[in-house]
Amino acid sequence: MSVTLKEVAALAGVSRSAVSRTFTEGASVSPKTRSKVEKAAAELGYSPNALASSLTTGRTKLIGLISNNFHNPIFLEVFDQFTRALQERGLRPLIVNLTDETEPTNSVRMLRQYSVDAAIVASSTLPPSFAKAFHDAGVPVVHTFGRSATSPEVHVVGIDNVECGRMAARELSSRGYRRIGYLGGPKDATSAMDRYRGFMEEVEKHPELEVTHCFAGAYSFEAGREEMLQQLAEGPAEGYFCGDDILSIGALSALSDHGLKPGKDIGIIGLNDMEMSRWESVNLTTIHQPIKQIITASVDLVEEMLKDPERYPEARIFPCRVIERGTLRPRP
Amino acid sequence: MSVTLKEVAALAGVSRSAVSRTFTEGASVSPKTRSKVEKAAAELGYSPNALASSLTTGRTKLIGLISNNFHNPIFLEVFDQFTRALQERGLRPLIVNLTDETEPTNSVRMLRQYSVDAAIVASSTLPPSFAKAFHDAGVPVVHTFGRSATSPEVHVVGIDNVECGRMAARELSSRGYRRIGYLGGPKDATSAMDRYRGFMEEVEKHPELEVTHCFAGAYSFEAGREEMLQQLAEGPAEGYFCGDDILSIGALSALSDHGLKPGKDIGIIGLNDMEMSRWESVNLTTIHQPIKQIITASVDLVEEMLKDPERYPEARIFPCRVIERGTLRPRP
DNA sequence: CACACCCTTGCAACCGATTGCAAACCCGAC
DNA sequence: GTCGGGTTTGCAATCGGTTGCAAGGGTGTG
Repeated sequence: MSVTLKEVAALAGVSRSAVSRTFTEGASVSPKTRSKVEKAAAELGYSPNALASSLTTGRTKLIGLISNNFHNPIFLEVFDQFTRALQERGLRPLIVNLTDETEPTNSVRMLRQYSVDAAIVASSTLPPSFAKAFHDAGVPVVHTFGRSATSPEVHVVGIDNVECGRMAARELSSRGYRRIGYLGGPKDATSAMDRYRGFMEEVEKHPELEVTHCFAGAYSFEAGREEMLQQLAEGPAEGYFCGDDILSIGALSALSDHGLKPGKDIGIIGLNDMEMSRWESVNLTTIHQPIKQIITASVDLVEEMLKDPERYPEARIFPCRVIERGTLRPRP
Repeated sequence: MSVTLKEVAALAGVSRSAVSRTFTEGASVSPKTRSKVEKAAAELGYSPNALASSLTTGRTKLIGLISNNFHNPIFLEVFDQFTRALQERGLRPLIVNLTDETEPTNSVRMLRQYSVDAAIVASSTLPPSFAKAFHDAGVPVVHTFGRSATSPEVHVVGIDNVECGRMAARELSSRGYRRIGYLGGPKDATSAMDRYRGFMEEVEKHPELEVTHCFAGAYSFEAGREEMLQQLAEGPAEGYFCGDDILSIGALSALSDHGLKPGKDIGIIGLNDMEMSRWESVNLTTIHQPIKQIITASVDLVEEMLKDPERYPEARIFPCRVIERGTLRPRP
């Protein structure tokens, strides 16, 4: 079916090596043969078989992109950015949808079968050990949105979730909320726990604050809504830090059920600043997570690992900031 | 780095062929050698290199998944379903993000370089000619969400957009809306045009109807909002068929700006029935598109093409139905 | 016990490329 | 015209597998 090196060589009247060399950067070919080859290649519509060459070069330019988060709208943005960033650098994303699994074994095996050059684990709900499994199998890996502190074996890119927790608590407190709550993501997500920890740390510095907390079953609209309905039934706090924008939006929906106005009756601050949070009907006050920078840094790191697979692991942590919109009462 | 056939053969004390055969379905190996090989393989942690074997077999199990729609939340569901459906059948999605491009040339070349077994073009905003480019390059292709009528050269899976247009018009008319409008997707999307055509066809059967139409710049929240604001400025119709749920949600946002209640002051019916449309705060009346069936059928078709690449092209069209929620006035 | 037959096995060629090495070439200088 | 230098080129081995073919081994039958 497809045209091979050999046919091009035959047509151009040169050896196969010559053809190979015209298609590899920096190989020595005379302008004359190069043009002969290029002409023949164009005529036959030849383009080199990336997989065959990967056999000898050991590079496939395939990057495994692993996630379990196909229900949070923020991940559309994440996939968009990742696929574009990889493409721009000539890398190809090979997607693994982990939704039904929590074990790394299968994905590791599969990605090794396809000889991916590296893997990106894009999830804050997977433990550091998950990413480490790739590392242990000899697959360079970066854990995007991962927890940095306890996983020095793997590159991590993301935010300081503990600091975000503190930031949220400070924000609520500075606006005069006294009874505040944390409505976090799933308990087994490092992001949910770290944000919780930071939140509590800050609370302890303010003896006037009263605090409650709960954890949703997932980073999803339904889970956020559910949890807030529960809170409302039990008697809610005055202001909440929801561990994620989609949880916040679920919570807002619960408030609206009860005829409560966010920002007036009850305060909500989210985290992510996803596209939807800017919609007029949502208008969510939230902590901005610099997705674009995080993803660019992740792909940068991938590229650097391609050059030096033994690269010493590193954490790249980006600062977040509060985006003021309409779901918290104004500062006094 | 990784373990090869040869090493396993050496350890097991058999030939390379024997090892290869134990790992290929239906090859003749005695139970005795099989177990020797399996033991050796387990000991070394061997798993076969999929790319190397693709060289001789001509099969990579790689499927190109091409889309340009990374801003419509419905695509999270689409990606989720696609990646899972492919995985379940042992196929691997290789993603192409087309956002910055409309030309097939690059993606075709790239996917051929990686010897994908087939490609799925998942977009209603790409022309049939786009999918055809893959076909012409010898890559089996199915166009999901494509237009069936005029592209007999390529497999198409989706819905009857013309019929959906009619259905929407009927729905509006049957609820007593007299001045109705079509707020469609981008003019160059076949889906937008087909829905328009059906809408108008139906309108012509009802002389009492007055109709307006407009096309948004994209299938996006902002575009929908924008277009509806425009409509409101010019004097709106009583009920609208928005060509897509995300356009509808944008339009709802515009209504809310003007203090208008959907379903009371102005009717809106969307198309897709995406997760978000079920949210209490959205509660969008819409035409359900059976995404899951469409995607399963697409992957079925891919599998069948793997068996018979010359398979005669076929359109698989799924019926849609109206889901009644809160954004149209009740039937009289 | 001999024979025929089928199942296993290893050899070796091949898939489509890359690359070290040595031979061939080109050019200018002497 | 010859020689020395660097550049271009082709040969052949290699990457990690698969597979047609023929030889080898085992079984059952007469």
